[in-house]
Amino acid sequence: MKLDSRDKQNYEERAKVIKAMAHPTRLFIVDELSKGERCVCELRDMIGADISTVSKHLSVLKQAGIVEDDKRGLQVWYNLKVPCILKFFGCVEDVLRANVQQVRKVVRK
Amino acid sequence: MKLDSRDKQNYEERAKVIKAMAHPTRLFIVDELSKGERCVCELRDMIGADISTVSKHLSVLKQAGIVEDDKRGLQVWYNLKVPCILKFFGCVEDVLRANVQQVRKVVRK
DNA sequence: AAACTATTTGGCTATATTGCCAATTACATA
DNA sequence: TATGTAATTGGCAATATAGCCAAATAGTTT
Repeated sequence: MKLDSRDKQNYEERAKVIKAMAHPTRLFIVDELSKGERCVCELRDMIGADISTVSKHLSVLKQAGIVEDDKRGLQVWYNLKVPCILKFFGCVEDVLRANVQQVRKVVRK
Repeated sequence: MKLDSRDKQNYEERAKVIKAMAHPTRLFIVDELSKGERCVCELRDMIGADISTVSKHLSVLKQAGIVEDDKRGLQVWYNLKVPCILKFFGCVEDVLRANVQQVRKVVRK
């Protein structure tokens, strides 16, 4: 089956969502938000990067539709909008475990 | 909870796996391999890119531990090593559907 | 209104990714 | 051995991403 331009567009949309998850800091943010609402300054303290950096990561996740924000007073609170994204982690762990096994096998040879 | 260097390393490893999925062509490849083994030339015909480009995408997926290869004669056959990766798609579709709803809501305002 | 705080945005540099072409490698067959 | 085919690798230019600083924005408090 050949990849036509409609399929291509669909894969591009999906890739955009996955790309938003493809960064260690953003994975941490998603993990942290799974425990509950967090404001930008809380996340900045945990991550230890410039607040502008954290804000931009949050903006990437928001653009992708993974988180949503809620401004209350001076602070902006972020929430996980699509908790199913957490299922990623389970499979990613499986992949990593399989990789470790693979390395062991190669070393034994 | 502060992000220490051990956590950081863990998130980096996970991000590497997700990053390997974060490209439209590689998503297509994973989708296609979920139906069964494919050789590089088959994928090249479907994708319509230079074979070196396809080969490099496959190498990214292989490095991440998502696919495995099997050389038989002149051809190299690729297989999906971790089928759970397909679960990504369901959630990604959910995100995309939610995004469409969101756009409708905003337009209505 | 002035000063302060939380966050976002713009701009910049450094680094990573992509995709093509050309060259190389590996295997098959005449 | 010479020729051909499938795939990988190296190299390059174009583009995208990341993270910091500085500046702008939005809301709060004095």
